[in-house]
Amino acid sequence: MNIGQASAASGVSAKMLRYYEEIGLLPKAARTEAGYRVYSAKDVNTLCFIRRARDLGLSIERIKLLVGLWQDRERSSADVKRVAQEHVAELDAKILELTAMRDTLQELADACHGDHRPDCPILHDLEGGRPSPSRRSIVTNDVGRGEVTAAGLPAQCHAN
Amino acid sequence: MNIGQASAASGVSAKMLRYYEEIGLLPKAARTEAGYRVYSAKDVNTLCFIRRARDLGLSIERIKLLVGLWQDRERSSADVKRVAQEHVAELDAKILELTAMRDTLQELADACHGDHRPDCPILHDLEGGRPSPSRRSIVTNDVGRGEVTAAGLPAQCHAN
DNA sequence: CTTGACCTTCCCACGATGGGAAACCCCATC
DNA sequence: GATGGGGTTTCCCATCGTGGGAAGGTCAAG
Repeated sequence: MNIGQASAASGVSAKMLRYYEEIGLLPKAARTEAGYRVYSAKDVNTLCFIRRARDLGLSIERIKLLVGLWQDRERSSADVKRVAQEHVAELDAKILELTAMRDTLQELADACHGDHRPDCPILHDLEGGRPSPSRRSIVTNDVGRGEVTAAGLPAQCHAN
Repeated sequence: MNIGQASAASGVSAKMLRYYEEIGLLPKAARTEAGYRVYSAKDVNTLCFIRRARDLGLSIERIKLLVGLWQDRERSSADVKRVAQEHVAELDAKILELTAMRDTLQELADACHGDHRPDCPILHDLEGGRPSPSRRSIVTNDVGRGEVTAAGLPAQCHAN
């Protein structure tokens, strides 16, 4: 089985196969005399494992851990669960972040009449206009808020 | 006002200031005789606009559009709104994707007893184990599902 | 033997950001 | 006037995971 077939069978691109090998996620593949990489059904199995893990958004680093645990008969499921839960926590954080952005932006878009006139609450907000009710502090990190940086400068622009 | 002060006043790192100039998001800054970049209060204003847009997750490309509209008195708010809504749509898609991952992984983690024993539904699933109820098709793209790629190969591994 | 499909390695690109080196500039203090 | 510390300049490299493409070798079918 050469790289193209392994790729087709696993759903991982040949490019990624070489990359995974390079970074040590996969062991160095055997080679034919001509230098072609050769894969076994077991290799394809591992590749499928990796692909599914990537589908779940796991980083290469964590996948390395999981593959290690997977191949370790002495593993404790607690270790696996911990890795999974760390990733869930990261996903949760990201989802929260994106949702805050989405909500803010949607709110602004809703307030925009969206016609030929130039007035626009979206631009007004980005410009640093007064936090229209509820905005500010949803998305921005609330550090150092309160004092103005330099005299004469646009007051809404404070270092954060 | 040199780059450090503009950076502090706007909350955009000096590194990013140079980068934004390089890629054309900002006009080339004026220079002192010694070659130091010089920024005006108006420049800082633009920088704040950009920073807030970045806080909302907008791409540089879209921020370019928005800055252009912002500075165009003839703009129509519809154009601004469209840009915002495109971004909301992208955020929604990303949130959906991450949420699907999160839910799947959380489900698997919940099913894992997480003790010293090696048995683990997480690994079992990644291994390509039967789609435990409801899994599969939440996260993976459902293309080409149905037929097995090659004879003798791990059946759960089909090219997608 | 030719042709086309495959494989190899190597380099570059993305997007947005940070790190760091080498060189230069500015200002204050001695 | 010299020295030192902190700012600035440009340039290169790294991230993370992926794709694109070039230049060259290989393999199998016609």
